[in-house]
Amino acid sequence: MATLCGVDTARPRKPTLDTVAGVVGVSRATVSNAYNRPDQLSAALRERILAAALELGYAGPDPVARSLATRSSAAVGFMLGQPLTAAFSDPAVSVFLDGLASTVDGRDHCLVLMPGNETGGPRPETVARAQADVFVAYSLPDDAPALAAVRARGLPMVVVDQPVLAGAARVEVDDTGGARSAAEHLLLLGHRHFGVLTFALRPGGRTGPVDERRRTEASFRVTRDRLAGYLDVLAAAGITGVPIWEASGSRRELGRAGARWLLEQDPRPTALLCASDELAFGALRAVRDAGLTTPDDVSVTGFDDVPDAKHADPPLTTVRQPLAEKGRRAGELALRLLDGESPGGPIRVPVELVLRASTRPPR
Amino acid sequence: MATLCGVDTARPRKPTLDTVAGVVGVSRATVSNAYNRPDQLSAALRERILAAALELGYAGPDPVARSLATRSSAAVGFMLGQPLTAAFSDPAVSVFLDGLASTVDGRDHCLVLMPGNETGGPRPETVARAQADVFVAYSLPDDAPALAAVRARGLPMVVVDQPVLAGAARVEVDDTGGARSAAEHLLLLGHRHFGVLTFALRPGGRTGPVDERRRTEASFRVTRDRLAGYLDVLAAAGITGVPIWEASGSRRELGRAGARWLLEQDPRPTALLCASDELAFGALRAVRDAGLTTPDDVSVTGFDDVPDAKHADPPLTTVRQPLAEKGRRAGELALRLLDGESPGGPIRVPVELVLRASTRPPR
DNA sequence: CAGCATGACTGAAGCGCTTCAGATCCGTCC
DNA sequence: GGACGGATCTGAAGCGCTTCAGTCATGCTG
Repeated sequence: MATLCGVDTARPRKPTLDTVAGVVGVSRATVSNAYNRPDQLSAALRERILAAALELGYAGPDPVARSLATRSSAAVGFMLGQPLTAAFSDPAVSVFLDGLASTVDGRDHCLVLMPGNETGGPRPETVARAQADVFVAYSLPDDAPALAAVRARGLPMVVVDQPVLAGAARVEVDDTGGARSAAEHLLLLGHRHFGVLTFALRPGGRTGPVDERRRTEASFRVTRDRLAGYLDVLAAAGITGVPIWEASGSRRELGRAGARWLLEQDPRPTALLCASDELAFGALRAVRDAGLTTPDDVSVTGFDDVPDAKHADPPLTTVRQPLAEKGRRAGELALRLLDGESPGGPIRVPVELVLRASTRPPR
Repeated sequence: MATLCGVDTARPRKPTLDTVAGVVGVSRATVSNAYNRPDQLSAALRERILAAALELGYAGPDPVARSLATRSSAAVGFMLGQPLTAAFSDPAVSVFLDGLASTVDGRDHCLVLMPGNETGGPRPETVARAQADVFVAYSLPDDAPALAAVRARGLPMVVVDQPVLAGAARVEVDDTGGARSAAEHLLLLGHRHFGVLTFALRPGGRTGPVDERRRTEASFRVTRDRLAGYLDVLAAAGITGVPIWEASGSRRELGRAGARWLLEQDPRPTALLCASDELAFGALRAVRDAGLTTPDDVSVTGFDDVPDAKHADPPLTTVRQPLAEKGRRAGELALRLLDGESPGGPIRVPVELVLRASTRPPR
């Protein structure tokens, strides 16, 4: 705001707590208290200190030094099993992240994003150097090196959409159950010919049909569980050999391409079970591309119930999971862990089949 | 990996550099060198040190202490003028962010996300406490408090899609020019009746028609410029009184609602100029909702050329800006600033009108 | 008026690491 | 054989802040 003395050129270096203390003529501890514990000094003195700070261009205690002294960096690290683009363009992730970020921001904490790579997750070195005091892992592959890196640092962690990990807090959704309910719904409607459209089973960006082995050895728990949910129910009804297409990510375009392949199978499926709404949107499109209609010719179900699902054409039957709440829960859990509280048992958010217009009995 | 002595219960506290130094019998400086300057000690000794560290469960130098000593936190802060959800679900932002994040990660830096709020941008206190040594501001309102907060800390900054800010590096795109080219294209096609669909002019989430005053006083530079580009060209052709609808964000659903209103105007527009592709997607949908077709009844243009644009139905005529490149450039600039290099002049990435099937002469 | 609680402020010990000017040792070179 | 140089390793001075046990008045109680 104000310049100290007109000449600004040779300001020797950034002012510190000591600078301010020196100018005001108080101890460093007092200046610190002016910022962190206003009740520890008289209001008048505090005013003087703050005024001097402004005059000197002191922007408040240095966050890094503060972190070192308090042993807390007021940040939560976020690790994702996919490249960031995917993260951002996938509503399931972005809505989650928003819930997480706002929870965390309410406590004046920042979110530190660590880009994932091909191995699915941030590099261990990145994790080792990240300034955060708790980590949230979102859908990393089961064997992600980043997980070990967090453990090595001895920092608390909450895992989301991932297998149980000793010592980590956890928020989870019943992916298997949700998937089962979608498959059961379709079965009840009378469908006998299915196609399954899924996103990545492992890091690496493969696209194509999925065989039994790849399916059961998938390293993304979510994918594995949703697929299992679909297929188990179908198998129980005597339906096997269901064609499965793996898209490398949860994106409309990839879903469209996958659904195209599924619709070319013989017999042509009358119902498409998709592992996410985004994929389902692509499937809807592919059905139209093929000159067919949903739900008359082909029923389609999604998973997530992202905001667009109810506005799709036709509105999508899908399995709802409360994404924002999931983010908030994860954030709260992270904050509790920070306070040294025990995380308690895993938090389970509910899933629910939402019936809309994209499904109906086969012709 | 290994436990020190079977009994793990009473490990007094986390090991530090000193712990390792003590065990190996070398000085602290040497252990530090083992991690940061392998050439400063013999390979054999380094091995011994690393082995001991592993044995002790030492995960490497503490990032915070390291930052304090080196006066660098190896992180770049990212500030956004909207709530995070918007950020994540808007491909224009997410693709940018991906470019930014990967650049930054290449240098072992993290990305610190600072959620924006209603005032458009992170709270100043959040900025004051964020551990980053350079900030990237993306489309904040011109008067965002966060900008002043960065300045107060004396940290370098790169601004994107924002007005010139003394001392800040800058990457920009010619929003006005891009918008002009879209309007000119439509004019050339013979259109005379237009509607304009825009995202927020100011923070706060308003939705509705826009009058002249609100338009010219917009605090988001991007919005202001794109609108100005559209309207100036039209005005020069003698077309005034063009209806404008402001959506609170750049989302399909909001675009759909806005376009509905625009299509109800009299005379009904034969062309819709949208400030983003996402809004344009919504407009495409609204045209269909109204029982009309694009481009036969109504032409639609977007802005950005996000990946979905070419797959839209019909493929969208739009103004392309290289989003990922923008992110990368911003990242490189930030990194240069970190190295103390001068940022050089503003980086300007090109825009280009991409003609596709959503525009044609009016009937 | 002694005794004591209270409020306001200070001193100094860290927090865990980096870095740079040496100290040491040893093989070389002339 | 003594000076020199390179390779290794060490000591100690910070980096900027928090915090806790005090110190010192001051006002209040009985």
